[in-house]
Amino acid sequence: MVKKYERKAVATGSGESVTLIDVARVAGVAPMTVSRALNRPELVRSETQRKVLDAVRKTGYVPNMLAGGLASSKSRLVAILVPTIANSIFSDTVQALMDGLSSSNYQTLMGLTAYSQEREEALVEAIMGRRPDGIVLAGTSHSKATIERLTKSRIPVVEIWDLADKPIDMMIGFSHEDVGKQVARHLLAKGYRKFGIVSVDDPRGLRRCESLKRELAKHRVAKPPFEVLPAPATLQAGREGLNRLLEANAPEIVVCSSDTLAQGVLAEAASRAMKVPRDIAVMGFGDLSTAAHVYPALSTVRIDGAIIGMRAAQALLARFDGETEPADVRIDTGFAIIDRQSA
Amino acid sequence: MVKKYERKAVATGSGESVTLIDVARVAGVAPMTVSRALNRPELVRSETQRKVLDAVRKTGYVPNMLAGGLASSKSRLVAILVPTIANSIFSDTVQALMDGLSSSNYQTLMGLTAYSQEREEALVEAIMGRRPDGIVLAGTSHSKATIERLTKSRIPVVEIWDLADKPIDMMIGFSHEDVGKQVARHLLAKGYRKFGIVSVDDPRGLRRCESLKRELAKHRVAKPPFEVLPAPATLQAGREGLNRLLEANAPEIVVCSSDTLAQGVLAEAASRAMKVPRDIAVMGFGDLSTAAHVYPALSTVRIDGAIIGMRAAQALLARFDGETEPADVRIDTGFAIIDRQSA
DNA sequence: CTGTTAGCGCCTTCAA
DNA sequence: TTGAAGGCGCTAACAG
Repeated sequence: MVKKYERKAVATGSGESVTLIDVARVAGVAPMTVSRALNRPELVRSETQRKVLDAVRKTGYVPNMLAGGLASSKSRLVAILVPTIANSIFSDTVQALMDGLSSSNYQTLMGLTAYSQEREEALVEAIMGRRPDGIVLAGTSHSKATIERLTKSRIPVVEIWDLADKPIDMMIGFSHEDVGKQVARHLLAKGYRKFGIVSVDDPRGLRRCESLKRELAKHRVAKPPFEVLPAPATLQAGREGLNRLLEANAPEIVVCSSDTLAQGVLAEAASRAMKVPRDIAVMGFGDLSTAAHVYPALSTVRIDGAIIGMRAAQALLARFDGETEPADVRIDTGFAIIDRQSA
Repeated sequence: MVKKYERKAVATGSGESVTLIDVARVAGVAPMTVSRALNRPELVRSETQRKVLDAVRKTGYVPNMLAGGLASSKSRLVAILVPTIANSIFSDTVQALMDGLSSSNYQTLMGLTAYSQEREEALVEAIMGRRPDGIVLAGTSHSKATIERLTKSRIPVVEIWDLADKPIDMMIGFSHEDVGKQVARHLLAKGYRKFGIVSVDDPRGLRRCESLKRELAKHRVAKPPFEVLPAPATLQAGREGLNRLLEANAPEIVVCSSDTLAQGVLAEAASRAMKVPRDIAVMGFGDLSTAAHVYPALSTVRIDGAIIGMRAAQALLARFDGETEPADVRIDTGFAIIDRQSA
C-alpha cells in the first residue's frame, strides 16, 4: 500500500516550515486526524492522540493559524482599541482583558487611538482585515464610518468605559454624566459653593465636567470657571490649570477631569504652600492610589479598570459560546466617590 | 465573451464577505489586477487603478489578511512580549514601538509575560502560530526552549531593555550591571557609606542590585542589608522594604530596584516624618517624573522607554527592508543618573 | 473513530 | 500592463 502525503521530503534544514501533512506522515495518519487530535481531541481515540502528539513533538510542528483561520473563519483574535496605555486606568483594563482572553486561548491585537476618531477609524479598518472574532472599543464616540463598518460586520463589539443610548452591540462601563452629577451633589452636600474646573480636551472628561456644571446650575451655584487644556493630561497641564484658576479669585474646590491633572494641581498647590484641603480642596478622577499616599487629603472618583476589562472578556467569551445575543449585554460597573477631605 | 469569476451572486445581505473576486467583477478586471492595484499600484495603469479603487469603495471590500498572509508568507504582524504594561517604563516602550510600526502598516500582537519564563515560552509558542514577521522580547532571560524555537524560526527578534553576551538576534537596551556599578560609584563619590537595598524579585532588578553590591564590595564598603520582596512592585512593598531596613540600623541611603518601590519607600519615610534626603536618601530607577514633583529630593536612574521602543521599531523595519543582517544590531541606549539630592 | 474531497481568499509565477 | 493557473496550510462536510 502506497502512503499518501509524500509530497515533500523530510525537511533537512532548519528554516523549512513543518506542516500538518508532515506530522500526519510521521504519525501514520491522515492530516485531518492530526487536525482533530489538536483541536478536538475528544473526537479521537486516545492512542491516535498519543501518536499524533509524539509526531508533533518530533517534528516541532507549530500550527499555522493564518491557514486555520482562513479555513475555519475563526481567527481567535480579539482587537482592543484604547486611547493610550500610558494611563493606568486603560492599562489596567487592557491587562485584565488580555488575562481573561488568553486563558481561553484568544490573542489580542492592540491599537492606540490617541483619542482621535480618525485614528480609530483607520485602525478599525486595518484590523478588520485580520477578521478578529471580537472587538473592544473604549468609549462611544465613534465616527459614522466606524459604526457602520462594525455594525454590518456582525463582529461582536464591546464598548467599554462608557454607557450610552445607542450601543453598537455590548456595553460595559458607567455613565460619565452620572459621575459629574454625583460629584456635584457630593461636594454641595459637603458645603462647597465656589468651584473651579480643570479638564483636558478629552470627550469623556469634558462630558463629566459639563454634567457637573449642569448640576451646579440646577442648584443655583455660581457658574464655575472652567479651564480646558489641550490633551494629553500632564502634570504640567494640571499646574497650569490651577495657575489660571488662581488668576481670578481662588475657588474652594478644584474638580479635575483626570488623575494626572489632579496631581499637577496638587503639585502646584504644594509649590505655592497652599494646604489641601484647607486652602484649596481637590477632586480627582481615576487612579490616584499613588498620589493618595502623598496627598491624603485628595478626594477622587474611583473607577476600576481591571473590573471593566474582566467583564469585557467575560462578555466576549459568553458571546463566542453562543450564550448571549447581540446587544444583550449592558453592564454598569459604577464608580465610587472616595472622600479623603477632612476639611 | 463570457465573463469569469461569476461564481457568486452579488451579496444581497450585509454579513456576506466581499472578496477580491467580487471587486474584480465590479471593476471588470481580473482578481490579480485588483491585488496589484491594492498592493503594488506602481505596476498598474492609473486608469485601471481608479476603476479598482472605485469598485473597492462600492463593494466595501476589506482585504483578508489571513488569506494574504497565507499566500505570501508575510503577516505584517509584530509580536511584543513584555512583563506588564502597568509599569510606565514598559508602556512607553510599547507605545513607541506601536507608533513606529503602525506608520509602516504593521500591526502588533501583545503578550504579557508577568516576568515568568514559562508564560513567555507559552506565549512565544502561541504567537509563532500567527507567523509574525518580527518579535520583540523584553529582556534576555529566556527559557532554552524559547531561545531554540526563536533561533531556528529565523524570525527577526529584538531583545530590548537589556544587553547581554549571547543575543538571539538584535539587541537594544543598556547594561543592568553597568547601572548597578555606576550607581555605586555615583553614591560613593557623594560620600555615602551606609547603604540599604530594596528590590522585588525580578531578574533585571536583582542584577542591578547584585552589581551594585559587587561594586560596593570592591570599594570595601560594609555589605549592605538587602531586602528582596516578592513581585510585583507595589507601594506597599516599598514601605515594607523600608520598614525592614529600619529594623536594623538605618542606612544613609536606600537604593531601590524600581520606581514604584522607591515611591513606597518615600511614602513610608514621609509617614515616619523622616526628611529626604537629610534623614534618609533614596535612589530610584525608572520613571519617577510623577514622584519628582512631590519629592524633589529623590534621585533616580532614568531610562527612556520611548527611545528603546522607537529604536526597536526602526531596527525591525530596517531588517524587513533587507538593510541589516541577523545579529547586526546591538544598540546601547544608555541611562542617566539624575541627582536631585541636595544633602 | 478516521479518511477523502473541496475549498477558504489571496499571491506567486509564468504566460500573453 | 494584464491574465490564468496553481498552491499556501488548514478545516468543513460528508463518507466510510
